[in-house]
Amino acid sequence: MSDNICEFLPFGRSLALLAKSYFGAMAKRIEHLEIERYYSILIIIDKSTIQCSQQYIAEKLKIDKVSMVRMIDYLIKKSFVQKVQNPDDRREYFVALTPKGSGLMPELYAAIDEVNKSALKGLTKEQQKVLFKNISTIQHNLDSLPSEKIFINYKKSNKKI
Amino acid sequence: MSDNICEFLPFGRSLALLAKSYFGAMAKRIEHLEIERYYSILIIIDKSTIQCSQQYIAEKLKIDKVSMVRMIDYLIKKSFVQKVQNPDDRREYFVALTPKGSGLMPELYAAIDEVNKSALKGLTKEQQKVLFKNISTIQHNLDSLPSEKIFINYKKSNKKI
DNA sequence: ATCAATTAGTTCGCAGTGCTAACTGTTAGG
DNA sequence: CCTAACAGTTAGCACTGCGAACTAATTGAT
Repeated sequence: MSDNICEFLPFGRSLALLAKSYFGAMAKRIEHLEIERYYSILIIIDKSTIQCSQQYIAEKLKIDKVSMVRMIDYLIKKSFVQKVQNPDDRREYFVALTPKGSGLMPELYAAIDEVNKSALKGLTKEQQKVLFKNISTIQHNLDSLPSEKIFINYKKSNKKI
Repeated sequence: MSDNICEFLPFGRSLALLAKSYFGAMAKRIEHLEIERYYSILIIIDKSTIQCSQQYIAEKLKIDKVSMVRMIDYLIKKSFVQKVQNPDDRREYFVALTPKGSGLMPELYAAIDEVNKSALKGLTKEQQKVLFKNISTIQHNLDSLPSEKIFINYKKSNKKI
């Protein structure tokens, strides 16, 4: 109010705060579901037309393979996914939704739709399209720059397993 | 290429990836400087017209006060800032730039400008203005939603202190 | 004026993620 | 056949978020 210091902050900071708020809203929206994290992994698997190895998922979400192991372990422990060794290349394990995982998806998509709608309220469909295009452009710009590796975390403050 | 799975992901995921890439680029851009983290704190202090308590900075950056202590400790250890007790309320400590900290600012702003320019390449000034306005709208939308607390981290993989 | 409640900041400890490095088992290539 | 590369795993460190308990200082109500 008194001073708009934040305009001077690096652009990435605004995006980070936005992402943080988004995931906070999502966490609230799905708190009645049994999953609280890593639902993007389920979406990757659900929407993919091919079998998903851990490597493949990690690339799509830009998560390192070590963390991916831990996340998959969590999802397996919760019985949302299972691992199946690829018979054609026994180094690989395909991660597949269990019936329980599949059953979760409609509610998950509904939650995402709802939070997206809330987040994008006040923007016309056309404006949203432009926004997505610009985000894609910026991502492409940044991907072509030299960079250091960075990590990013999202976690509910909820401690119970 | 083969399949655009990512379109189905929660909107926040795109933003998170963008922020991650941005900070990666920033880290690379300022690797010749002595600071590698927490430079947003320096900017808050530098641009503020009032004295900045730790509480104030934490609110601006939406960082919890415990983490703020650690970050300020880091900046003090590096001699970029110093703490001065507020004589009018001796619970408070104002965080102020040292000469060394002030000396860093021009290069920091130059780095941010450069990364911003690279990131926003291909967007006209007008498009950028619209983008910023939309981001602000979305932030406002999300702030008005119920949410769980979430944390978000950015760190260089560099281990040396 | 006194004492409880609040506030700014600190410390401790746990949970979660990124990363490096070292490891297993498997496959591909020379 | 044998080395190199690859998918995945494990161990361990660094860092952040957060709850909780704490100190010192201030505020507020009686």
